[in-house]
Amino acid sequence: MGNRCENCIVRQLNSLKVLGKEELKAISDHKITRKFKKGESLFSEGEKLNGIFCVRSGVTKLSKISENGKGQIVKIASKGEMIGQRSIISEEQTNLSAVALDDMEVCFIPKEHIMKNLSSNVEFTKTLLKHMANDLKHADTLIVNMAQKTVKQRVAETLSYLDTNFERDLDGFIGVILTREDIANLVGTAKEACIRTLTSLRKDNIISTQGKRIKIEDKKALYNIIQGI
Amino acid sequence: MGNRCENCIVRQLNSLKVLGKEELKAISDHKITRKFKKGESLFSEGEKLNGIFCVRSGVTKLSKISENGKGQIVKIASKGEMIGQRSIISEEQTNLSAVALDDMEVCFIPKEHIMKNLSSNVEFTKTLLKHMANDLKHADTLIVNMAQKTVKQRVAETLSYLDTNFERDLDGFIGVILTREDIANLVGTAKEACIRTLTSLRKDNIISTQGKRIKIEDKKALYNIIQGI
DNA sequence: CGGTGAATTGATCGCCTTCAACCCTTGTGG
DNA sequence: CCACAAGGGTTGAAGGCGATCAATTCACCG
Repeated sequence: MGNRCENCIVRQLNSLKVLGKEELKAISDHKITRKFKKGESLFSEGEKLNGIFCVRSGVTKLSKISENGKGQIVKIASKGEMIGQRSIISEEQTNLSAVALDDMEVCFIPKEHIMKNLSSNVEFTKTLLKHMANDLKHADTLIVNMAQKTVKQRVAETLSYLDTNFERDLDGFIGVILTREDIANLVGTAKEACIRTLTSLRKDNIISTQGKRIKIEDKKALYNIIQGI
Repeated sequence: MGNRCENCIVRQLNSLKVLGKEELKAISDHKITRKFKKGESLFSEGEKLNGIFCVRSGVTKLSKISENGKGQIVKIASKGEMIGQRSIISEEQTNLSAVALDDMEVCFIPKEHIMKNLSSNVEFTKTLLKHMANDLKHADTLIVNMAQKTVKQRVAETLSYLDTNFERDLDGFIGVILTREDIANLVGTAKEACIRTLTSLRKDNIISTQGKRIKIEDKKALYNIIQGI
């Protein structure tokens, strides 16, 4: 392995950054680095996790399947984000599934080492708490959007979210590559409705596309759509 | 006044239960007991809170107003629940509004005393974390429901939620009294659609109503509706 | 170059929103 | 005590948005 958490850059991005030298060393000694190919599942809804994942590279979607078989993507996680924390903290099975959208490299940190810090390092617990408070705020906003906004507004909102929260590639396209179906699952609509909306946005020169890649051309117009103007 | 946190029963229901004698005393000495009449606002979206509220009696709705002016109720909080924690933890303005649905009695605990325990008592922080993890799970489920279920399913789900999570009155009616509009805002639909659904449930003898009060008559049938059977 | 899966477009149907009218309850002032 | 406003509840009808099914094109991969 050789990769030490102490030297890992992604650590700067998440709750692990508040850990002390000794604590990090303990984690680093027990972590397992794993690779997932595009489309592979990190874990599935209802599974019992034995630890949490820290994303080193690549992107994953966290989704939930409802009775009718359709999936709803609740969050996209990329470099530096930790996933699985919620179920470890609640000490229950996961309520979400995670699937790699890219080839990914993740570090698996066994539960015990998280729990230990959870009980001994207030700063760590506090940081986790803040992260979760933020996730919750985001979730609340999403609930309102789902309930009250049109598909067009939600598509616009989703594109804006992807554009601002994930790195863009050299040509200015959104860096996360999603199928139209994934976008639909993120928006919470049918694939066709999502496609039709993208087509109309393209016609109005608000976005441009190239295969699956999407680039936002007119950010202002996009905001107006989100606001329902 | 005169009421000491140490002796307060509602404390058993929330995160404060893990605090030690001294810590509780400090909080009790600085808390302010306030009353709100039905319809009064505890705080509004965007406001900066200086502490958190602990509900002693009564019920409150936590909602969010979207640009189009319609409200979405995200959570109903009753005896023993603490509200405002999220924004205190994130150290930012609230993302929700709280309005009393009943006459209420709440204790206001100044921020400093929460923050102090957050930094010194890991157990307290951990308990808060667990509560928030639970809220987050609940929110994720709600997102999926909003996105994928019909109004009828959501109404059924909401009724089931209210019935199981809040005390029933002597006649077996759901103890929380909501206007039809509030229920609609909880379900995420228009008032009329909500009413029509309730009417149809009444016709099928799945629920009965008496003024605003609602009683669930056939729990099994309700579950079937939720499942989409 | 065929084949497989994704993207796109068309057409239909039904749920839900919206507007409008009316009823019912509650509370308030004369 | 009554009348009347005021707000919530209920029902009707019209119209649109989005889901669904079907057919076609497109892109990529062996």
